[in-house]
Amino acid sequence: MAAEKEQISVKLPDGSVKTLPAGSTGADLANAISPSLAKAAVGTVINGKLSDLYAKISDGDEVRILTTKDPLSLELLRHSSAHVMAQAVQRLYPQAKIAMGPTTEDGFYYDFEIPNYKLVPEDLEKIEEEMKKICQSGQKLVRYVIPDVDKQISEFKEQGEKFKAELLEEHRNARPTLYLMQDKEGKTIWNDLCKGPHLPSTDLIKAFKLRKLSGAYWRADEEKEQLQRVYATSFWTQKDLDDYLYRIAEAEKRDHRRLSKQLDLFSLHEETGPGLVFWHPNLAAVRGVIEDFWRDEHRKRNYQFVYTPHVVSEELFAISGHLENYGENMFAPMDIDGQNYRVKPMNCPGHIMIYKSKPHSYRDLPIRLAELGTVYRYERSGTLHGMLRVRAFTQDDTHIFCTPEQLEGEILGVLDLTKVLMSAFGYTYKAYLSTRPEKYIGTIEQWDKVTNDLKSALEKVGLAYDIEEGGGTFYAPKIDIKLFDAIGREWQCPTIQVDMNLPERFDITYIGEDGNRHRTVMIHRAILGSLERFCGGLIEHYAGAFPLWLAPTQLMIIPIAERHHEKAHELEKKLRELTFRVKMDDRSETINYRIREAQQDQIPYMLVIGDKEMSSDSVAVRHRRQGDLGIMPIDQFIDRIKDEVAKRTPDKTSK
RNA sequence: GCCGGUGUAGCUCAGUGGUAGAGCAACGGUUUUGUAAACCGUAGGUCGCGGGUUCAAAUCCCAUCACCGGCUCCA
Repeated sequence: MAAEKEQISVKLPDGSVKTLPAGSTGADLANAISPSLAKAAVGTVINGKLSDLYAKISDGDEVRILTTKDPLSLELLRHSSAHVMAQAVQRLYPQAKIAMGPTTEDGFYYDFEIPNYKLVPEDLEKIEEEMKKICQSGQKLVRYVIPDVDKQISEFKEQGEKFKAELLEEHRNARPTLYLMQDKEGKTIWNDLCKGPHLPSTDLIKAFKLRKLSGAYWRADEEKEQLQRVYATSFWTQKDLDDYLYRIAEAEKRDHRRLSKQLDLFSLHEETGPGLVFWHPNLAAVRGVIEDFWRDEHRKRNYQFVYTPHVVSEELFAISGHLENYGENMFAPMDIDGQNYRVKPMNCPGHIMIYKSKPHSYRDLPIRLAELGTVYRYERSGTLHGMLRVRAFTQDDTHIFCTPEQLEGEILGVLDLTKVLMSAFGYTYKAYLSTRPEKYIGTIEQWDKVTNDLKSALEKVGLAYDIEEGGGTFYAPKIDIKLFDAIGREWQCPTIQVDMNLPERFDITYIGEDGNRHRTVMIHRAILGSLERFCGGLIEHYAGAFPLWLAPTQLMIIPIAERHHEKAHELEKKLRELTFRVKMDDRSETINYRIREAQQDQIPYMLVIGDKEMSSDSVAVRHRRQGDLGIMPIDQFIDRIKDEVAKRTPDKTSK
């Protein structure tokens, strides 16, 4: 064995090389670079791996010193915060056993089993108080490689920490580590089985908030122990935490359920059953505009519209395999003349019946069948959520039947349509390509061909995508597209799947150039997805302020006094004949009051008519965001809004 | 489905064992208004539903329904 080097050299992010004594840690490196860096350092990234500040560095490592400026450092902060929380909970509830406590996208949680006690929201404050004490006491977090795993397991078992014992058993061959939390004297007061990494000390944790309680199962398995989960988050500064909480509050203000009450958009009723949406006139108007737009864009691309029954014999879903594979998500059968019928959970089998109703030549293809088809799915009661997760919804479903040679071109067409539709609503998006999973049907060659076609189409349109290896369903590779809304939240909406299953099950074919029968290729695609979900998402995206082309009421006419009513009615009639959605507020309320109300109803334009306007055939225009735009001739205003609607102009928010 | 929380007037909420309240909305009247709330008055509730405890229940207990948060992010 070669003698240990006395000096090691490490590479820094700027490319420079630093030489240090062997056995140095990230902290030593930080010290060697500059005292201010040493002070700000909270961890390291060694060869791309997030590590402790006190992790030993080896010769040739690439090392980056992590400070609180680096977003990656939040990972350390939150992971350590989770340990502080777990310790606090065990201090307050000594019978509590700890399970897992990972970080999440914007915080962390920890799962506990607390015999004979159920945490209530008031307890969160107590736990926060206890956490403050732990943080202020400046406990050290020390990595400790377990020398004798069996001994540690029995120790966990003695302490009743059965979850930790189970986890350690599982990781026994992976150099398992504990993180010890030590007081100023170096005495260990708490430990947790954890692979780390962690902050060096708890006094770095200064701003945290316990947010909510929930239930969770050990290892997410309903058969296993029910645990109590505490969700929390932490940030380096109180300001960052406050900003985060503010953003949460802002997002809550956009909640489509809340806005629905304000703007009279939709309702759900206990009497009619959960997860079933009633569209009120306002939101129905928005949906109508979207559907018209959707139809126009599909016509341009030579799609054909169809309608299929909502209730059909169960036989159809036996052939499609839905009964077998999707049965638990379907509504129960109903007996019609001794035969089981079902409400449809999907539109595809119906579209296949149309395709199958006659033989097809390759010359007929591609055939693109489109339907705004309402489907019914049984969703577990706890998962229902406003319009976003419901039990009956209308999908903008289309099925493209084509030859293998046409596949790539069809995908290109769908991606193009996606771009047109999504950009109209001001969404940006990103694609995810899901490839063959472990359990699949068909041949590897088929999968490879189809997956390559998808890939190639994505590349041709220049759409950035991530690959989700093995993420496809058993019958199809797919492209999923995630939208980013106005406040940066992600929404899964468009999806394109190339089905290897149904064409076989229904034995759909076409006659090729060679006179032989060939298997038809079938693409499922939804762009808006569920209209319920899409419209729910739009409400939040626009915070209830739909742009002019979508707004339920586009124009509100406000006559100043009774002598202006007649003129106002004339204008209302004129605008309505031009198919604008217009209302008039001729109540005997003050102008201020009526403006305020129209403004709160998010009506894009308010048209005030008084003496000045009467005499000049003009209107005083107020925009809900830009305020008073002054008086303009009526015809000029009409041109303006016609143009805005035609271009689907997003709302200017310059005020 | 499971865990925790919530359910009072159309909406937002107060009321925690002793005669159901407020603001806004609605309705009636006065006011005829120039760019985000005029004034006065009236009406509106089996306190989610069902059972129980009690002299007495919105309030305590049980059951049930609906809604809200969560149940994927791996020692």
